[in-house]
Amino acid sequence: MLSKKTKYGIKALAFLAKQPDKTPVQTSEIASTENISSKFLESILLDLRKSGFLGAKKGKGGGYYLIKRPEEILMTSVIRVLEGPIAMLPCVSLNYYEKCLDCPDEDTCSVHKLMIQVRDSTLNILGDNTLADLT
Amino acid sequence: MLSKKTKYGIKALAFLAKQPDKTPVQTSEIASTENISSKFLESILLDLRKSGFLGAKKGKGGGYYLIKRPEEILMTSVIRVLEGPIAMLPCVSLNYYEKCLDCPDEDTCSVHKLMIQVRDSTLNILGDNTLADLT
DNA sequence: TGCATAACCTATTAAGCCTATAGGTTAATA
DNA sequence: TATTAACCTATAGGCTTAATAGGTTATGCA
Repeated sequence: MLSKKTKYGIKALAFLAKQPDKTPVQTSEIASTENISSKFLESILLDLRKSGFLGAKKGKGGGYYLIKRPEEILMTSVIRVLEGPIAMLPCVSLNYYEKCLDCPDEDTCSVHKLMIQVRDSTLNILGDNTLADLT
Repeated sequence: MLSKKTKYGIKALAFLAKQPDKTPVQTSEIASTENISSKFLESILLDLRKSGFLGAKKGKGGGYYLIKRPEEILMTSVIRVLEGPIAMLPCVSLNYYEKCLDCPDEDTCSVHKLMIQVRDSTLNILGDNTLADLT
């Protein structure tokens, strides 16, 4: 299950993608329209800015804005930044790989192959969708 | 990410599926071969017995055994019992549905449709695999 | 009958994470 | 210079996970 952080983050990005122009939108505006705790969203948007998804402008008329075009932002990269691994097990994660302590050999592990299949099918979908596809 | 409980549970079921006959296998034997804490596994196997996957026999020569044939046990049902929802969000879960508090309307939610796609592709894979496929 | 065995059951723990809040600092605008 | 809104740090409460402890019940066997 995705954390609320991830869900909120995606919704905020989708909100920004829907904006007609690139003028900054304030945290509070996104928070109120999307029913998210303003302070919580603040930390999420900060994360997204540090990860290179968003730009920010301080002071009056400030806020956050998308740096790239929505069609260029893959959902895989969004989720990886907000949530972490997409795979169901660390031992099949491409970006957050970790060896299983209980598994002497991954090739003979009964769960391994199945989880690779699940990972790949999920990756196919998330890699085919961008922010522009979230209408 | 799947919990260790789920992972251990699957490995234990796969272990039992590999047994040539239906004679009971003790918790301790599964635990040591699969490198799982014996006590922890005990509670997992108890769960699986109560869910109807396993039968148990007490006393000497006792242990757990599969009730159904491995080919009859879908991975979807295993994961739903051990982990809970398969979907990435409660609002797209078939078996553990929950309405999102922040969403006034699911049809207009930006994340909803994407997560349904992910759910369905995952379900396709897990529904096509049974315990017998975990070699 | 009595002992050994292994499942069964309840409770509890320690650690870690998630969600959210509080309060102050910095930079930009008017 | 005042206002605004992002930026930063810390922290708290609640929940979940993973695991442990210790005792109870039922079964097989001598």
